Amino acid sequence: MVTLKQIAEKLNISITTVSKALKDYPDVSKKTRKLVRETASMLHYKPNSFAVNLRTKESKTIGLIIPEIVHHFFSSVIKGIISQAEKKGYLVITLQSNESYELEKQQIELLLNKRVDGILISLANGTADYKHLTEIIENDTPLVMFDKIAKVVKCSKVIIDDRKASYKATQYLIDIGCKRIAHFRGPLLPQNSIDRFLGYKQALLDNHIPYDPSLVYLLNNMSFEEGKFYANQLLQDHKDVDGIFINTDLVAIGAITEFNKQGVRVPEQINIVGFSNWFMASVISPSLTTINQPGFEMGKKAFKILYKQIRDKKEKKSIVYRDEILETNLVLRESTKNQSFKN
Amino acid sequence: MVTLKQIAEKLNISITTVSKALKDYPDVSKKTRKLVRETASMLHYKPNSFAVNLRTKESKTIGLIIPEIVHHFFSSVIKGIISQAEKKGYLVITLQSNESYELEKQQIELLLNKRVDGILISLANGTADYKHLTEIIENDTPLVMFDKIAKVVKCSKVIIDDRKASYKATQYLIDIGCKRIAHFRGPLLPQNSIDRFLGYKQALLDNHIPYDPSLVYLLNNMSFEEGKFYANQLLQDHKDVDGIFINTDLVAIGAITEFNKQGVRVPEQINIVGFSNWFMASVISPSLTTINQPGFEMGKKAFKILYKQIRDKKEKKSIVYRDEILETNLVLRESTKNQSFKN
DNA sequence: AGGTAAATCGAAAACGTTTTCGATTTACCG
DNA sequence: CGGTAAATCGAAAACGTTTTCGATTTACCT
Repeated sequence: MVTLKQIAEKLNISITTVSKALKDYPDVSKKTRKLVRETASMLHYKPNSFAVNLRTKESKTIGLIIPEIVHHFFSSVIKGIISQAEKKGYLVITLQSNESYELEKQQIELLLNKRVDGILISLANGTADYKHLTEIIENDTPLVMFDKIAKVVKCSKVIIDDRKASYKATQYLIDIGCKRIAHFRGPLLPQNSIDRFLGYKQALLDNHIPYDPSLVYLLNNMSFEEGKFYANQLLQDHKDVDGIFINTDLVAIGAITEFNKQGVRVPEQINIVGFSNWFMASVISPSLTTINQPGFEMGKKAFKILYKQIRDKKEKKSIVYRDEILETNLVLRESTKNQSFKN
Repeated sequence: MVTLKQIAEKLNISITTVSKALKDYPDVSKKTRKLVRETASMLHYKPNSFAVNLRTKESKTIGLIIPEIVHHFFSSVIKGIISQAEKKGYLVITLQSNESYELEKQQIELLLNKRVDGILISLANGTADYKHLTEIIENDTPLVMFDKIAKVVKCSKVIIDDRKASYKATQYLIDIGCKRIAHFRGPLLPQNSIDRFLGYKQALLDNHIPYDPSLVYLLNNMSFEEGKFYANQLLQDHKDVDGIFINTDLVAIGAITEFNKQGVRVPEQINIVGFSNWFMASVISPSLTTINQPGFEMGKKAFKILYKQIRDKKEKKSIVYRDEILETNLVLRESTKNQSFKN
């Protein structure tokens, strides 16, 4: 491996001058600059990033922790982050918490030890304690949370307005004439499923439809199987339901599958709206009306904010926390009897 | 940030001893070892990884390049790699080539400059020139290719036997009585689509079914839309086709969608076998018979081999290249009229 | 006490870069 | 030619760790 020293010796000049020449310092003559440049590229010189890191105290690397990689939404986010990071010369180390608080904690430790320049995180469902997150901030490492966030932690966040989105979804079901609208909600903890539930409830109230808790089903792992199970359950509990707002597309697809199997016609008998707009939603039959959740954009935005914070920190500016709320929209498909849709 | 020096000063001993105590060197007394340990954890000492990297010339980090992150198979592979790497104390930097040769090249350069300890790569479809890959090897950086590989490059590889798998798929179509079997194949370049085509052809020949080139459709981007398009095309070209072996599930699902739309009944009129066993395949209606491609295992295996090479390199053992071939199996579902299946 | 072996410690170099600050050289002008 | 300013260079410290190798201390035995 060729070093500055070797170039310096070859040219009979000092290491300092070589370094400066390669970094366009003003106090090196055009002639030597050119000379250094040429021999450097001749010898295929590559700066030793380990040494650079040590000296500059930054690694141009950020850490990313997500609950689950094999997941359409999250992999879109990852793609957004990586693409944006690459533009700014940053690399990203990805870790998966597997929805486990313990793992999440360990991984933060790992990243902090690696001294990444910043951390992006979407929380595990089980995370209720935030000490590991405040530790990041105390460590003076820039932090941005996205999608599954903890409101109480003082840092920048990129989210969608879950409440507004689910309000919109529920309102649409009402608009097309549904009177008894059920909701398959997610676990109690993550903010998302809380907000989505609240949006659903608010829409009912605003339209003078009585809120009936027995129409709300609480799912735990949001799986295809759970979708099937609770679809069946719903049929037994409530014969009169004519619409369901379902927290996640995967669950919705499970439900549709079950309804198909049992001969319940969607959307004629039951209208269904999902959430996330996975690719799958457009491909299932009947295709699924759903809320589009912009994963790629969220990833890009999250990195951009993190990048700004990294820069600000370097320039010793005070950092201001930002909450970025991304727009969602309702994608109309076959699982609802679509009439004129008023936004 | 607390350093060895600070611990040393606090204890009035040398940096050397502190370092040794923390790394369990035999030449430090139990007493001082304990003392050092305690004050280190009291001060929350974390070794500066930049300095460690510089000194040890390794970063415990590997690079990963894949064509596309938002992709069920590849995200499974990533998950396998990351989970296995974590067990061995390695972090992984992920990059996406976007199926572009140029990007792939740049990204290899990036990783080499970062001095990652090893590189895992699945090639872009367009990659036909392998100089950037041999550069990795000349750089003495361990390299393992997986899934989309270049046979000619001298390094370890983890793949499935595409030819055998597609032979199996085609044979099954024959076994259930198909006489005119079409094939939707992938682009000309990547080894996978070549091998899958060859397996298809071989199965026909072995069963004395004439090979008809007009039954083979060459797709370019393997999309849902292409699946629909060529399904329609096939209906126009060949009324008598009773089975199709389709390179990728996504395309197969496009085809099924088109057949559903046109009232062509699957599997009664046309049997369909896909490839990859995306989650989607189990959820579409009719669900898709397909070849299961073990992404997670492939990721794990790829990392394991890379890890061994990294270790061997460190111990200055000579490295031997390995070709690992993972088993695939045919998953029977509704898109074929399933009778007894003989393996 | 003297001697030897074992146990314990520390000085110093090395990894390769960046950057400060002083030294030297060159250019220029009166 | 003397002097000053500008241009150009380099010595050296610093980043924080690991590891070699020699020095010192302790323990033990005769």
